[in-house]
Amino acid sequence: MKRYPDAIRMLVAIDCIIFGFDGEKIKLLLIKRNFKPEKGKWSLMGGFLKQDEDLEDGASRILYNLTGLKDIYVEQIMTAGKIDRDPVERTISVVFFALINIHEQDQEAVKAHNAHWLSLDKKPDLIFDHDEMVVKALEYLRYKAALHPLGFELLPERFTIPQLQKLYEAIYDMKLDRRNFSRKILLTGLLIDTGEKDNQSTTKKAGLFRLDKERYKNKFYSFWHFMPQPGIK
Amino acid sequence: MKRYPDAIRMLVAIDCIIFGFDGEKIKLLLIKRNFKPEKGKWSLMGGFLKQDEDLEDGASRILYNLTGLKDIYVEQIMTAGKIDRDPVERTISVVFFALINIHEQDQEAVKAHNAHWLSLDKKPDLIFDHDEMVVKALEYLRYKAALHPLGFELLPERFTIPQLQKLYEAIYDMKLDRRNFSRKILLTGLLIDTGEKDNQSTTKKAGLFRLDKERYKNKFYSFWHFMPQPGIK
DNA sequence: TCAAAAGTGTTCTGTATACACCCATGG
DNA sequence: CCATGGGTGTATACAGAACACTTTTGA
Repeated sequence: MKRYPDAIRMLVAIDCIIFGFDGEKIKLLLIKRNFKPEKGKWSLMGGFLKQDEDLEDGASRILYNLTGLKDIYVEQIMTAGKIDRDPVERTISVVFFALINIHEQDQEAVKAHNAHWLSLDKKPDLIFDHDEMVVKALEYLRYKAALHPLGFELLPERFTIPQLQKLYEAIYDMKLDRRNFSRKILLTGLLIDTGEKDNQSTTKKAGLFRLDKERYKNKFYSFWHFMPQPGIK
Repeated sequence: MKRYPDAIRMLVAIDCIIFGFDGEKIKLLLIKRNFKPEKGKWSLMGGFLKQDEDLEDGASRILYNLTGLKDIYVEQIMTAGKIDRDPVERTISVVFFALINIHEQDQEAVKAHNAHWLSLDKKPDLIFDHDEMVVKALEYLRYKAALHPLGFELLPERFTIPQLQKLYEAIYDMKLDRRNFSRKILLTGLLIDTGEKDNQSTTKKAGLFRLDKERYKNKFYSFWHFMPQPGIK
């Protein structure tokens, strides 16, 4: 193999910010490290890129090992490259953003990695520059969810409109008007009424909907103006 | 220095997509390579990340070497990591997106690198995965310019509203209504009327404006709804 | 029968769009 | 004096926001 003689080689890590939704709050899947370095502290789930794998495949591998899930919504959001970000050795980290349905995870696998779902307001300090990554990821989630219908990735296959509303309220940490939300979301044409009712609730049962996956793909890039944008002058 | 024993080290490259605007079309600054590998072919400007520099500093270094400019608008947009993307050796490439005022560049430096400004429709095929990077960068430019006022980075300090309109028309490859454009852009409050007139034009002279830099910073994230979005249902 | 949550409708207002008219300049 | 391009104004339609009333359910 020919080589570039003068250039420096370094480690390439992959770190994953994994968002979930428990019906009330946005949660992060974090690792309580029982390995070195920084044993005992909290971090994102990560690993090193292998010689024979693409970046996206590396992220999928890491997510699969942790959650037992394939076909997760994953997106690359940034690459961190500060000189001393990993004190052990110069390491570039490619950061991925994943949305998973919190109820579909493989409990065993998650437990085996000593991983825990923590809500954002209870997030402990993380190692290295992982806190910055979480901030970026949250910004990104808000930015993207306002323009594209990716919230569905966090919900079960069948869900009610009030559930969906709670999700958006959690993402943006704001209250939304029930009636306007419902009208807007139905007007997108992305929801299919299953005709069934939610039997969890103790009062009036809300209708269960599912995502129209074909339309979802086609409309993914035409979801603009979804969130209200109060106070923008 | 302690080390992670099992992980693989690899090269980290930086590639820059450099956009400019000549008053009519969006242009790309590309290199006709007079060095190996792929000598004689076209590529993006790039280089390897050094042991003692941050990613952003690396990008700035590369851009400075090529254009003689500092304080350019630069943003990291993606990281390419396909196994065989560089046939010489496994290399990760962090891609940066730069907007420069085409008239402020250091002509000498550009010439010395055998770099040329080519408009998008005349772009030759580029080496490796650089074509994909350009596609991503253009998507990103369109995405971002619709939401944030970054077009100004491509114009001289003082510019006319018709110039600015031509810029947006070039970015989105569409015609805009003169009157609505002018009203909208003035309503943002980002433009300051210098009182001067453009003396380039042969007919009625357009007023010269400059950017209100303070407001620009504050309003950077509240520029939503700027571009018309025809046909979105 | 009552409280809590879900479903539906209406009004108002602001903003985007389409379009018409007038003004300045140089050939 | 006229063609070209720049500047300003107005009517209309549509979408978002605010808000009221009715229905369903289980306790």
